[in-house]
Amino acid sequence: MTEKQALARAFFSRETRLVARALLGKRLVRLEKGGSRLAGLITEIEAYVGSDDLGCHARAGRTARNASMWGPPGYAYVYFTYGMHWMLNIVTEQDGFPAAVLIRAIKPLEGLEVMQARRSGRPRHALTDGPAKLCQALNIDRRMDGYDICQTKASLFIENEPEIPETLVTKTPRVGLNHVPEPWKSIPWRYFVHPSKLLNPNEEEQP
DNA sequence: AGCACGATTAACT
DNA sequence: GTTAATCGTGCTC
Repeated sequence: MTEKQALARAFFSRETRLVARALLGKRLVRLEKGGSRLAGLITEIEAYVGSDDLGCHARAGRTARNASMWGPPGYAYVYFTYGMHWMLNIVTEQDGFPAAVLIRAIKPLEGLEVMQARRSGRPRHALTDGPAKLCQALNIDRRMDGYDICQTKASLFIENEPEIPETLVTKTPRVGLNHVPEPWKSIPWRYFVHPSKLLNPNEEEQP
């Protein structure tokens, strides 16, 4: 198997919607103590752009919670919500500008047994098909907030994969912003590709 | 110190 | 389709 290249900081320093679109199909990788490698291809992602974006946590200014989003690109912004769930974002654009992409779903390919153990034995299709689900499966919580996913020997990073053709990409309004005013509520900054459309030639669990 | 709420999920009718 | 779960966070007093 050829070694894939981890995405460098320059990838994330670009405009947030461009980064979100470009991350579709890329491989989110989690390395754990003990050597297990968990990974999947990104199938759903949203852009949150600046304090003018009233759907973005940065709308109320910089706080202890959202501080990571104001930092340099290529770092994780992980936050807690609904009293029980963690969400994984990757910070985008330049240092000082608050923006990030929320990873909402991946197609699980590596480390399925570990993910299943963390997800109460749920079937493969339900392991990582939601933003809190993938954090649970990949053991991501507040310890990963502010983590540099571009550093060498990172335990959380994103590997390059072939670009997804535009014809396979669906754009919709972002999910869960029901009390956010227009135009932010309906602006189509969610990017989605159906998992079955992603090429993965029978790739399975590590041998 | 108290309180309303949330970029969700799972279970239920 | 509806709703309970569950608590860190940010805001007000």
